[in-house]
Amino acid sequence: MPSATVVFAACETPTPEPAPRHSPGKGRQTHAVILDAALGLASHMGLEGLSIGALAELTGMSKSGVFAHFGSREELQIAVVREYHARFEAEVFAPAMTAPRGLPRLRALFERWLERVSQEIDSGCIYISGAVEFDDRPGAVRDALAQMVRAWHRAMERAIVQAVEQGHLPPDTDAQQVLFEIHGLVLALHHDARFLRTPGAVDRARTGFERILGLGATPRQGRCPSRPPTGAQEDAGRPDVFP
Amino acid sequence: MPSATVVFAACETPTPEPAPRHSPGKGRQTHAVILDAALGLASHMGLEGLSIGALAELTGMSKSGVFAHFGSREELQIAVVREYHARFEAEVFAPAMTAPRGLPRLRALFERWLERVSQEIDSGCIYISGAVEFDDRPGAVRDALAQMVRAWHRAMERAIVQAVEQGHLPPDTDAQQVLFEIHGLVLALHHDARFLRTPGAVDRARTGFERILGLGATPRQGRCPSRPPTGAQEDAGRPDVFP
DNA sequence: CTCAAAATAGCACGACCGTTCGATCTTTTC
DNA sequence: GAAAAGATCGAACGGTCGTGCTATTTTGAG
Repeated sequence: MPSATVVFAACETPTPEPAPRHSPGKGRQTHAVILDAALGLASHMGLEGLSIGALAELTGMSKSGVFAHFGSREELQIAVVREYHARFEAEVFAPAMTAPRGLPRLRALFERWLERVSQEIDSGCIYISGAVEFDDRPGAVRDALAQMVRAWHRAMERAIVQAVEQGHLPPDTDAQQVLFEIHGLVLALHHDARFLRTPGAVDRARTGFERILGLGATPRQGRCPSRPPTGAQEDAGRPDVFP
Repeated sequence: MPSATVVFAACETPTPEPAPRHSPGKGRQTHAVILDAALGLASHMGLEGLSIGALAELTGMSKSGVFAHFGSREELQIAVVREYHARFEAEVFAPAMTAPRGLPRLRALFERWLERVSQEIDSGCIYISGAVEFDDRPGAVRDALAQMVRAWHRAMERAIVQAVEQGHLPPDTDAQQVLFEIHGLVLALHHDARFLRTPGAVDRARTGFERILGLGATPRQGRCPSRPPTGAQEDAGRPDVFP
């Protein structure tokens, strides 16, 4: 049974499971438990780092018990991707859709996206880590991943177009270009916050967002106000070195 | 012997190898051969996908023969990171430094960065894939990686500051914010070009770059004055679905 | 309660992994 | 050319991996 917002998930497989026959309660239940653990594990170790053994130990089951729920490791990975997609829809897409069309909704989508990516708890966006892991590895996992990332991008682009239609953005706006740059902000945030552990990355992303929309509260303000505009001032003492 | 531009590499280890004693020619040579193969392999499979067995088969050596050149797998990974750093310096940083300070140099740095990331041949930026692989995995590899990424970011930020000093950018420019957004463009390019295989991503990055610098060839200028003009205009025909 | 069906455990297999160790070959030095 | 030092190999170990196979337990319907 699809969620209230039928919108996001269920892309190609109309009914992956052949419809709950009889009333096999227990099966689905542990299936969900395993999937939940798998999602947490994949968030930390990546989809490639997902191992059935670790999953078994984490859920207190036997390896074969876990394995039986998914025909193969690949199908487990795909199930994780789909589950992540569903949660992404429920926690990012769906709530933002309650905001009025146009800029408010676009802003809501972006803001929730930021939270999703920057939250350290249960960490790691699988869309992002998966894209890096599978950009050179063709297969079903990559296909599923790409399909859902594309779906999300389409949703964002739609919100941008609607903002143009509502007159909130200039009519000559290139929606795909805006999407590209906004996506870049999220990726940079993911990088700086998770890898470099730089503080303040979320605000950087927000600032960039406002500037992209042209509502820029002066993109770069403050900070080093009076840099001696004296053309001289050769900082010759500092060589152009890298490290 | 460091390269002509001593600038980039050799950050913490003044002399990792205890200086070439005597004249151990052969060792260094195959060491370089292995490292070269390892770099290619890591570019495709990631640093975690780097295996000594695959490396041995690729170089026609025995596993233990390969292993002997690096005390452990971790040191092999670190050596790969360092080698990538050296090449990055030689192919991105050093050539761009010949451009005059300010905007020309910043542009050269960015342009070469783009080429480095978007080239499909010998693929994959290890800085980017490594950041995702090791953002949750503390250790020496992560430290080495972070150190060199930070060095590169410092170099970029320095170029931005110089562009401000030269008067090529407004004096109130927030260099770190500009760096953040430019980095985002590169990450988005890497994502779209390598994972989604979207054409035209390089041009998107270039367009974004010009706009960030405020010299925008105006993808969308205009400034949206009118907020919600007409609340109506329900395009109800197209539902707000995700897939 | 009975009994079929579903769910799970236990075990073993083959493959690959990083690593160790001792034996061989090659290079360098004297 | 002999000897020392360095480079490479081959085989093996303990480990984890995904995946089958066969029992055994648990579940749910009648």
